[in-house]
Amino acid sequence: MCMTRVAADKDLLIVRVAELYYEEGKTQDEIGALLDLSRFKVGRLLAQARTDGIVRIEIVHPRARRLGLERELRERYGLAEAVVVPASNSAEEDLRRVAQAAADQLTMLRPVPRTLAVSWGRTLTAVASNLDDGWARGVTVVQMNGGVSVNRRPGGAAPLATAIAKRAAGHAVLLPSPAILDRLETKQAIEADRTVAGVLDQAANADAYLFTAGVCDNTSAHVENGYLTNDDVDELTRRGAVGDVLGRYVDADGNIVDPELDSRTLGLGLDRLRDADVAIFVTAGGAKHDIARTVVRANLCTTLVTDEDTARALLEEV
Amino acid sequence: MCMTRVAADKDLLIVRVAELYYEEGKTQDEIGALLDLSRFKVGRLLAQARTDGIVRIEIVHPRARRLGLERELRERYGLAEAVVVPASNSAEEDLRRVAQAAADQLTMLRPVPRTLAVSWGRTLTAVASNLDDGWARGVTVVQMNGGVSVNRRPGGAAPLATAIAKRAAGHAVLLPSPAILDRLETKQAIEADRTVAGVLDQAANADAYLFTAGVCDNTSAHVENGYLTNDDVDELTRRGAVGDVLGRYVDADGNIVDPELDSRTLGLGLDRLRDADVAIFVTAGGAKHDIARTVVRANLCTTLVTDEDTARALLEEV
DNA sequence: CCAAACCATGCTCATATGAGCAAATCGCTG
DNA sequence: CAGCGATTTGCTCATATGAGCATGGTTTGG
Repeated sequence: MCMTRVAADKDLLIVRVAELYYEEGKTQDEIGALLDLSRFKVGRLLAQARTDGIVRIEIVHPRARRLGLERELRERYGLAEAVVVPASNSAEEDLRRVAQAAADQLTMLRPVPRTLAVSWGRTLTAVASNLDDGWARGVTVVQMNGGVSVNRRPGGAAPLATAIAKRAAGHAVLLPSPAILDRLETKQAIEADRTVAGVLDQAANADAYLFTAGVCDNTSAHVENGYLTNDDVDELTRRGAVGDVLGRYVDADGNIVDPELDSRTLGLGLDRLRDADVAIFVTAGGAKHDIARTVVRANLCTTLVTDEDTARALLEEV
Repeated sequence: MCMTRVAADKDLLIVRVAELYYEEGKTQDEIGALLDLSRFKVGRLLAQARTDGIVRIEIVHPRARRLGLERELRERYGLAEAVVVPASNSAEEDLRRVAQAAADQLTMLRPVPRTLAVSWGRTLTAVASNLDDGWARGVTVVQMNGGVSVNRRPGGAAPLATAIAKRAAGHAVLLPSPAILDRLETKQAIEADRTVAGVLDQAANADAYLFTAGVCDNTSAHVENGYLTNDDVDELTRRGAVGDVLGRYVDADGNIVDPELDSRTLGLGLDRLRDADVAIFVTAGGAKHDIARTVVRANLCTTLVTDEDTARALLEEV
């Protein structure tokens, strides 16, 4: 009880000092004179106020970041760069912030890439819409895996690459192919096509890569577009798939789950990402925590752009 | 659009600078070097971050106060002292904080009063329970208006005064009388009693006064104890009563609403509060905003102890 | 097209602050 | 109650910071 009393008194003193300092703008000297303390004691109380969390300093802005989490992620996973945006109160806003941060990251990229290879998805579409006109000058944007729809319907792969290129006053190189083919022979035939081979070659030599990952469930765009059935997805899940990267379904360790399916998947392989100098992985939302963990653990990216909750999930446990 | 872009860029810069300064603990010099800005510009951006509210510094502690509101209240109403505690998420906690603050105020009071006159009520009971043992030495605590119950049931006037006195190693002087009498003659007879007259005299010469106010509605302790009927309360309300101070019902301007009723009310008059060197008024909760406004406007207190919401209500409009 | 007001920038200098260290005080234990 | 370790306190000094001012660029109004 006496302990409590003393602790409460100290707390009270800390609170008074903090108020005078932060709210009233008084100097530590003045506070010392006022409360009959030495200037040093005031300074120490203020330091304690911050370590105890009595004084909380927060930066409230949609473009704020969590530098502490970023550092931890870089160290934990050997990333060249990590960008973590603070959690907001809605999943949409989280996606928007992550997309904005990814767009910023792309804009700041030095050296400016001459060729940028991109995958597709809702997340990247959001990134594209947050890119400013003139974010770069004359960047060639190459699609690096098969698209969900060959036509240019908004939200698809082609308009995405086109939008990014247009805003950089560059041009898009599209991959005119589905993501997954029914038969291996078809896939090989398409790959053998001069245009397609050229696109893939350009993608394989890109200066930078920008990609997301998908979850392995039946809301996936692969199911929507008929490349996979619900049964396929269930089977993949049964075999340990946590999601897809460039259309390739992987387990928690980043291994291809179904080599046969994978052989019918058109686009760059995961090794290309692993070997890239700059591979920016963008992800947002709780559903993608597992696949995100796989991507960073398997070293598929050099840069991670995500939200606070995902970052914390990636830093959990051993 | 260009404006927006520029503004957004500036915001972004401010956010980055603020993060490096407040989260990373870098010096303004270092940040300048890092972002290629002069040290001065960094300083200015930091200043703007605070004025814009991008950097928010808050003191989170049950005993924190709102010094800004306190100053405004002092200036607006010519108070010697105002104490405002931050709003919490519950009315009970608000009351607890206000009571704690009032107890602190009483403990800090200099010179220490030899005689302290008190009224009664839920709020003051809370104050008493937040007073530390030994908050003062040998204070005489005098009851200054009639109590709701003559016996010593907890929550009543007598145990309240007794508790405050005991914790100050002093003694209580109780007023053995109801708050409001049925007939004027009875009231005059009681007042004429040697003991009662002595108590009132002591109260009138107290060094400090501690009181609350009540709302004029049928949940009042006066109704509960049968001094007033629901009809009496309705009639008082109809005539403009906003609440009671020391059992005396007043309108928004602090005038006695019903002189006849008032003449049957036993205890010090409001003028005694107005003339006091130290009159501490304690109030918490939205229901009491109106009567609180009346008390401060009518200069019935020198010190106000209340919650943030009440403070804001008192500072609203012209 | 020029002037004038305004704002942003960088400077000097006085002041506020934190790091590191020595002295003092406190609280144990024998 | 002496001795010792641990914590607290106050100091010096180097550094970080903010106020006030002069300068240069930019917008606005004649």
